[in-house]
Amino acid sequence: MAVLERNNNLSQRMTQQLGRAIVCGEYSQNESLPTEAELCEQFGVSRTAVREAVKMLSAKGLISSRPRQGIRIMPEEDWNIFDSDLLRWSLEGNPSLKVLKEFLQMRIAIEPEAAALAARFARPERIQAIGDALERMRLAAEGDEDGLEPDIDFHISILYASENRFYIRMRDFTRTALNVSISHTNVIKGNPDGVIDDHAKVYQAIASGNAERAKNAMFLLIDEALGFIEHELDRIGEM
Amino acid sequence: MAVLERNNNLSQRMTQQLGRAIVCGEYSQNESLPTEAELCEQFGVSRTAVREAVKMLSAKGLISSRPRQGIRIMPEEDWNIFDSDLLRWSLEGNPSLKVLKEFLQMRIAIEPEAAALAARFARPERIQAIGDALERMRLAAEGDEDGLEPDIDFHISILYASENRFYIRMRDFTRTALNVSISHTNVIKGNPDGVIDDHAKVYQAIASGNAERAKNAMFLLIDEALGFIEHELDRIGEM
DNA sequence: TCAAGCGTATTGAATGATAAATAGCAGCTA
DNA sequence: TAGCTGCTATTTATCATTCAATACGCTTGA
Repeated sequence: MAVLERNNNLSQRMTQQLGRAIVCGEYSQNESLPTEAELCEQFGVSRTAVREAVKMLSAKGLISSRPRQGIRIMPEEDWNIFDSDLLRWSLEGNPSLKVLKEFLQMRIAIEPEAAALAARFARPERIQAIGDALERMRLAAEGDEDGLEPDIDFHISILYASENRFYIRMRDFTRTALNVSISHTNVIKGNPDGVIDDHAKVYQAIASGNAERAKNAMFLLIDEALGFIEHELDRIGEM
Repeated sequence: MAVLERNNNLSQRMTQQLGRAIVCGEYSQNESLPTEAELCEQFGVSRTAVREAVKMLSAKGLISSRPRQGIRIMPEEDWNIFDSDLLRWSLEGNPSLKVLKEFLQMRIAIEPEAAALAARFARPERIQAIGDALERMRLAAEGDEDGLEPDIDFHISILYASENRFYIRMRDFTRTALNVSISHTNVIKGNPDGVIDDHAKVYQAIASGNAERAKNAMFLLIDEALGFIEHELDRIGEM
């Protein structure tokens, strides 16, 4: 019998267990998952709990469930991978360089444009929030502390400043991407002052309402990391 | 008692009914929704059905449900608005120009970069698919038929050609955006040949592996529509 | 060989009962 | 009065059981 974690309620834990197992590829894409009855037995819970977990995973596009056919894993391209649970589950293991590259390729589309929108449309308090995050980055660097949290806040506050709900919704994606990146990019970013300068340029461009410059500054910021990853992928010969 | 549609099974219909009601703002953000028991009565279904619907909407980030507190609507920024159900529900009414603009602002980040990635990395069969869609656009224009489907296929096949799972996942978003746009942009696109030429330029750039040109061509394509919307918003004075 | 029909496995839905969680109130203490 | 503690009622959480609907695949009959 699989062991369930202690937090949350039973059906949420079931959801996490099953969801993780699916995204980690523990079930074959082709054949069915165990039936509801079998899952009840395996996890030692009632059918209600299993069914609620199945419903939640269906809502995330991971599985489908039909009478007499059982529970099937959906094709991966149908999964709602912008769902924060899915992002977390799929990255709890060891994210490959390939996934890291895919994150950066996405960020390089979103964030420069978000910065441009921020420069054009952001309300003052949103710009203030970006500046605050930048200041906290500076303090962390001076105090030799971990600067990841302020860094994440900086990028996310720009998404908010875009004043566009779709950009704002990329919050969890960006947070996850930055959390995942840390292990890799920390290796190269031996120059915290340079990093902060690059961030400051983005902020200044946004604060002064210069959309084009904000976009370019953010592009450079991310492109540097992307270039590094692509170079590393070439070196390894993977992909 | 609310009337449920006939398709699908009961809990899915409940999910749709409730979900639609929430995104359409029929419940106040602040106060709780009716209790499970009340929802059972209102919709004339069992608690099982209500609970499964609640679980599915929780999985989409729309609501949270806790003992003694009841069912609460989550802040809008936590909704998984890239979920295709949510996109559909929120656009079934009359999409405002503002939402239309937000869609285009997002597309202008995603699609040019997707085209650039496609030019660099697409496998031959993906490029073939783009070409096929373009050809079908041409045929539709010549035959004076509805060219929306081929148009959508064109844009989506470029997402696939990016060979990046996150871009591919924007499929439903892009499809929805294009479906929504039709009512507005059809007004201006009195020049189908010009539209097809613009699309052909994107295709040619991708097929010839010119990332920069692919990106610019796609940018122009979307920027034109965005410019139109922004102009219209100015004219109306809204926003 | 094939088509129609049937049995059966599996999910869908309802019901009733009990457990667990918690918001809010009452009362107690300093 | 302020703040803490514990009680209670309300609401969701979980379970067990039952019946219904559905569709796969076997059997049967021509």
